[in-house]
Amino acid sequence: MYFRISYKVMLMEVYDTLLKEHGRQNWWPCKTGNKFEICIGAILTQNTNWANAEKAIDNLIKAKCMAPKKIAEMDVRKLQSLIRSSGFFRQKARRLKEFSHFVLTFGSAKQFLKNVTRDELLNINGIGPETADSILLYACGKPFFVVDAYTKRMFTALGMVEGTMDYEGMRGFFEGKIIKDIALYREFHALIVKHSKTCCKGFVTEKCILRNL
DNA sequence: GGCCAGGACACCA
DNA sequence: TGGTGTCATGGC
Repeated sequence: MYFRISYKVMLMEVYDTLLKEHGRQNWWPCKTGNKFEICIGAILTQNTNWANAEKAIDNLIKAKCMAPKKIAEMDVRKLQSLIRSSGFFRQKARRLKEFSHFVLTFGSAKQFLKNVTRDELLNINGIGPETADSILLYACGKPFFVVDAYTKRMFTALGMVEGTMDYEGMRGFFEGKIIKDIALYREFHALIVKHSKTCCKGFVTEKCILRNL
C-alpha cells in the first residue's frame, strides 16, 4: 500500500523522534541569565565548536565584561586574549566590539532585544543570517528558525530539501511548515544540533533518523 | 599531523 | 551569482 505524508507531518515526526531520543535541551545555554550573553555566544561559536566558545564566554564572565558597554570600551588586545580559545580571535574581537556599539545605540540591551530587526542585525559586519536568527530566536524571543550546517545536512539527507537550497530558502521551508511557536523553534534547532553531534558525529543520515520512526 | 567544529566576508571571474 | 581563500583555536 502506498501513500504520501506531507512535509508538515514529516517534520513533526522528526521532531518527536529527536525529542524522544534526547529529551528537552532547553537552549540557549546561558550562565548569567543575561540575554546579551546569548548574543555574544552566537558570535563566538561561529565556525567553532561550542566547548571552545564556552571557554571564551567564561573568560568574559570572570573578567566581569559580559556587558555591551564593557566590551565596546575594552582594549581590543585584552578582548582578543579573553576570547582566544574560540578561534578567529582578531576577527571575532572586532565583531564583538561592533555589535556592542550597535547595542548601545538602543540605549540599553533590553531596548535592543525588544526593538532590533533582522535587517538591522544583518547590516552589522560579522552578523550573517544564522547568527542573526540565533540572536532573534534565543535572545529576543522572536520566531525565526535557525538553519545551520547540521540542519541543512540532516534534511538534505532526509530528502526533504535540495542540497543547493540557500539559507533563506531553507528558513522559508521550515517557517512555512512548522507552526510559529518560539519554544518549538528553539527546541527543534537544539535537538538537531544535539543529535548531529552525539549520534552521528555530524553526518546525519536518513537511516539514522528514520530507524526510530 | 590531519580533520572538524553551532560562519561570515572579501574578492574574483 | 557562484566559487574560493581567509580568518585560528582546541579536541580527537
